[in-house]
Amino acid sequence: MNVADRLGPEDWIAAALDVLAESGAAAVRVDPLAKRLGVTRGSFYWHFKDRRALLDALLDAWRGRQTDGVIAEAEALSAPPGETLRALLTLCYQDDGRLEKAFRAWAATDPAAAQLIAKVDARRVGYLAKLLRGMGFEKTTAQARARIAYRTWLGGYALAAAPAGKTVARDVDELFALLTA
Amino acid sequence: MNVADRLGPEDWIAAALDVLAESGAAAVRVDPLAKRLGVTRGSFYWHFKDRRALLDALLDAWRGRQTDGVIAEAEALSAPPGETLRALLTLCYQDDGRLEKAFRAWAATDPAAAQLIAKVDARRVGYLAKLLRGMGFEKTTAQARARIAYRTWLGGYALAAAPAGKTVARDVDELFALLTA
DNA sequence: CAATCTCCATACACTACTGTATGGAGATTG
DNA sequence: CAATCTCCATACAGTAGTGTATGGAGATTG
Repeated sequence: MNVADRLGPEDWIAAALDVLAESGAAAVRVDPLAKRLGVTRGSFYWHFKDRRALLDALLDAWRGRQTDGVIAEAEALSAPPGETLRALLTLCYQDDGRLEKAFRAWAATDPAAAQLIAKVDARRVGYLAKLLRGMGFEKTTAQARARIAYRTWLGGYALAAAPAGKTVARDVDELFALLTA
Repeated sequence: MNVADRLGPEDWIAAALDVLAESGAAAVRVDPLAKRLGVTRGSFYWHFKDRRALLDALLDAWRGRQTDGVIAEAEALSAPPGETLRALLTLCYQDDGRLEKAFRAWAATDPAAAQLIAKVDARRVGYLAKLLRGMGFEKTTAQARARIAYRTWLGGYALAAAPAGKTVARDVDELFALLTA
């Protein structure tokens, strides 16, 4: 076997993230992944201690993406809070959220996933509240509206049937109007 | 064995719903359920064709609860739309939503569950929109706000860390104010 | 009280994984 | 070019479940 064809942990993680998005965390199994990658489990247990180590690596990978993710992108605009919020909303509602959805479904039964997601939630709600405060809202009002905005976004992923593009645009407008009223 | 100790399908469904709420659909397995109920799998395969039949029965049970559920309770008030909406919100946010959460996590990977939940969603959003229209909002506005309200509620269950009671009350107030503005 | 019916236990065959132990091919280094 | 190191294959043992086939105990009915 050519050395270029050899696998690293990243390859396993990438494949596992695909499976996670498609079929959920329960489907992230060593044997099927090995077949998918065209190798045997011998490879896997060289790179990872066990299946749980892979799952933890998935959480870590997601944590990384969240750290330099949408918030950084919005901050890079260095626009006034109102515009930043508007841009942030449209950005967020563009993502198909398959991974986000899969991670949250996973967190419903996995404590480690739940713990990570709780941190991510707090960080994102905090940023929303900061924006709203920058727009002149009182602290408690800003926080309440930030939670509402965040939950509205999340709720979209909880829906079984993903809304169509036009409906989404309509709702983003309405939501922005309500939040900044 | 006394005949009173014998099990019916309902007993299996009830136990399965417990497990579903606690540990997710993946944990709803025949063998562990049998041990939990103090019988063997022989009992299960008498009442159900296979595991999938039990899962479908769970969906049906949930459909039943949703049909004569919160909406009926709110309608029984026969109050003006505004009051009904207010009561409906506080009612909904009281439920701990463990089952709701479990079903949605399940729907992320199970098409049958997703299909059922999509119907339930449509029905509930429709009722919200009806209330808002009764309050004098235009059709499109009412629908957009209904979707926002519903998604906000759902988003709460997507959160890994369930919010505390006081925060919830604060958010319900704020949400109601925003929706009826 | 015999026949039947309901419900469950037992035993079996099977599937789909997890994790370990070992050896070996191919690249890399001294 | 020998020694070593990386990565993977193979083989094995074990676990946790699914579904089936069969028989039997207890209640129910005629």
